[in-house]
Amino acid sequence: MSKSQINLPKTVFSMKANLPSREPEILKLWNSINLYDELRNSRKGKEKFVLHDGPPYANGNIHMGTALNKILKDIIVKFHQMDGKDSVYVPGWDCHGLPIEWKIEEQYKKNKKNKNEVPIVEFRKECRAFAEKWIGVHKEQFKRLGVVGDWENYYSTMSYDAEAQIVRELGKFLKEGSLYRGFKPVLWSTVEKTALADAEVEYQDHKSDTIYALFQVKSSNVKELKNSNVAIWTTTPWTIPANRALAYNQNLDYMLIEIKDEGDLKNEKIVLAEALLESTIKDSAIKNFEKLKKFKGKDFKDTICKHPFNELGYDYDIPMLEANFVTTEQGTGIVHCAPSHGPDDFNLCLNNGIKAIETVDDDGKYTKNVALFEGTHIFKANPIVIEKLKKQKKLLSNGELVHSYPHSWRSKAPLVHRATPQWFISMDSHELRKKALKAIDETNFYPKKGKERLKSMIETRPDWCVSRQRVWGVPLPIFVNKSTNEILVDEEIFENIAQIYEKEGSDCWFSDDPQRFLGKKYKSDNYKKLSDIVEVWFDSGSTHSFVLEKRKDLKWPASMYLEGSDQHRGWFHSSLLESCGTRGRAPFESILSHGFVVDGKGLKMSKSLGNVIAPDDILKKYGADILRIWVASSNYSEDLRIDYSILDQHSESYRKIRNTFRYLLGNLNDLFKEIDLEKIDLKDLPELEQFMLHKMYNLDLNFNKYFKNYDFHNLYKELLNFCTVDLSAFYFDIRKDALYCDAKDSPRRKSTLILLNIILNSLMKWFAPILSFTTEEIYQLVSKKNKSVHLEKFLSFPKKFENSKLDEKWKRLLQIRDICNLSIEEKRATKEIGSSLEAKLIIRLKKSDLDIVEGIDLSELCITSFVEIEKSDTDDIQVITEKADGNKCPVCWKISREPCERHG
RNA sequence: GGGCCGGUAGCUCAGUUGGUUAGAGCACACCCUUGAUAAGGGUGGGGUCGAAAGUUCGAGUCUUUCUCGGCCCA
Repeated sequence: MSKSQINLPKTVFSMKANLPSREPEILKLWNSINLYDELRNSRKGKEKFVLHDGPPYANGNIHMGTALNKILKDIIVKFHQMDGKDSVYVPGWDCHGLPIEWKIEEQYKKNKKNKNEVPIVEFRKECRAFAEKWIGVHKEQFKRLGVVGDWENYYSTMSYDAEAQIVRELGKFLKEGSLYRGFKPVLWSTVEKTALADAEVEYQDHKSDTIYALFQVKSSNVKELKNSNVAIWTTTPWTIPANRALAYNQNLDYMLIEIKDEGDLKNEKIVLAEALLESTIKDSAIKNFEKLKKFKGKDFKDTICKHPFNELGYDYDIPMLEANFVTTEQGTGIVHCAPSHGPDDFNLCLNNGIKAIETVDDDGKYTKNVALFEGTHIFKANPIVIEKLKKQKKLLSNGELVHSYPHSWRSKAPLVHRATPQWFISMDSHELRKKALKAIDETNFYPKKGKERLKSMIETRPDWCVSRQRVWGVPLPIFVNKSTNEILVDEEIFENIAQIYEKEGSDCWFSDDPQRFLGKKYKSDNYKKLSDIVEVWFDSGSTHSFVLEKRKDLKWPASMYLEGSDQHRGWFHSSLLESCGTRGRAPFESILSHGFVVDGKGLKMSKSLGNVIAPDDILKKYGADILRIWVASSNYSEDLRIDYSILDQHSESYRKIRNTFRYLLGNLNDLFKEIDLEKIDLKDLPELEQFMLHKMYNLDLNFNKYFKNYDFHNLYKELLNFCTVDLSAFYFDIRKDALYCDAKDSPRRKSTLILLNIILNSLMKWFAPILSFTTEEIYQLVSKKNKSVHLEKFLSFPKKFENSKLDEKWKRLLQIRDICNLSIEEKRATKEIGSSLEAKLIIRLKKSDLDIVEGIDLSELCITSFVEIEKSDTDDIQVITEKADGNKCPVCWKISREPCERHG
């Protein structure tokens, strides 16, 4: 009779999640109902939230960082959608650039094809196809993570309309006059024959030749310096032929010494910083010398030297110039300056009227501007320079040094600074820097520290070099007048080019008659067409113009840009500059930046450490919802740790959450009923239910607070604690008796069911942005209202649920309950009782507590068979546990001397 | 090498303007339950708050140095 009388939970919602196989089924569902379109339709005309996607590079499989980024975006987009907004997400890809060019060149090498024999247009077509292929791969990988977006209408920087708009954007800078032609040293790879973007440079140890070289003083205000030798130290001897100046620091102390050792340099006088005397003497193995005079750096003013190769035809003056970048860290305290081969050198010389010239060609060979060295490769020049210095008696010593040095990230070849004609956007000529700094101030940053980070970068960055000597990109739409050397600035022409690109893309720039772009207004014979392409950061920095502005479903500026913290120098940075230059403000209202994914110990993932986890591994073993929990529960403002033990922990939490839902569904027998919260009359509910509603009201407040601050790890913790502490260990445990053993129509049981419905409904929605798959599984089981849980809105809890008086009362009741548990545990330890229903409690309370307990069934609260309340004279709560005597009701298992009041 | 950020129980995280014995959940141990059952409940152990020095009546919180890690730059 007993089993048939009770209402045991029954549900088809399985305890085992089986996410790796279940999730793909849910993806099919979303696909079949056109979830993205449904989402848009459901919020037509509502306030828009636009998270503008920072385009990943269409190259290679996604890694944990990409997965983190996309999931975080998806969580935020879904939160806003469920908050009632039209929360639009259009994914995009960055397609142009060197890495893809390299991939294609690699393929050529494999097939023994020579890149130079392939027409540019054909080469570019292969790059395009390569990018397209990876967009396809990425798309599927991102969808598998549960990311919902407009996958059918994604954007890419290589689409024709994007290429056209990039031309228009450049036109704006050209028209304004802030895009100018400069001649600057850039980091150059002689292997790839190109200037490299910052992101393409790697620092590795490199063994360099070092020399201490001597520059004879020709004239000086310090008479003792006349005919002495200024000593310099450099790790790039090959730049000596390009030397045009020497730099000193006016605040340093310098020393004039005379060498007494036998040899070429006997009796030569040498000048160097006092602080570096010892190290120089040691490096140069000078045994005997005499200190002649000490003086200040500022005394160098107007000193003129001779080039060490003066006798070989380098007979120009080498002035000594003041520079604060000179330190006593290494060398001699005097720096040799080759304006064509170093940014500091370049700027110093420029300010002193010395222009950089082309000293080295694309291949790394000296040009005709460098006497004695023309045609020699710079990487083979060091021994020649050293030998010549020695012959001229201008070499103090030479050696080798292993130090950190820039290399190409692709070819791993060492890079050099080389002055080349490049195109720049000025930071200051039209107040771009000022505008950008103002825009930063007007932007919300999550976390706040991002603001300072971006600001300090903008404050100090040099002009933006936007030209690249490559082929896979948008061509710089520039014509230069052959006779006047003037840049052609004509909006009509830019628009003409843009319209051509819109129809057929930018390949034609390389293949078609230039006259086509110039139209009838100008004659192509008079103009030189540039063959440079635009650097890719300009491409992605312009996405706001061809995505946010152009698409009717979006808005400009975006509500949010969200990327890894490295993008303060990347996309955040370039987008800010592009937009401030063309539109005077940032293309975003807020920026959210997240840290990097590191391993369980906090170390970065690398193949050599063997600590790399691929998203696909996690999907196969755990499923996307576990990965999404990892994202939500981690504090993204710092680095995010991940390893299998961490994921195991999160799977445990997932099981707890899943079982919470299973309890709800089981007791509702999978029959969910939407409760109108406004219509609930609290007086009809037991206090326990009222207390739970109060708790949920507060939880909802916190939930909203955390969500508005994008504070997901606290939000998730709050939800998880609600499941474990408030539901599983408290409410569910207590109400099992009513649910199982009350008559089906008992008011208490009916009240409980109301609560279960409300809890299920809220939990499902609260968790939906995070547990996108699991909540959908539940929604499909219980609700027929919408096609998907993601089309739902968060519940709104009526203020009447708040009841701080009740809260206070029940907090005290919980304290009493805790003490009861302690007492029960004592008896359990002595084996006097097992289940708490075997216990009878005698609780002694002070007067105020007696009032609190009035009308409360403490045996229900403590899940015991009987409770006796006595008045206590002391303040503390005393509980005595005894074994309940009587008979055990076969239905509800309560022990009583009387027949069971419910089950006879 | 420089700049910025960070280091609180095994894990993920809280710790308000410096103020009692530093908290939560998970994990772990033990016990109970066998009507949420590859579930559920109870109790408990666990931290010299990265290290050292300093300021203070008092420091996880402030200062300095060091160390480890991450990002950016050179």
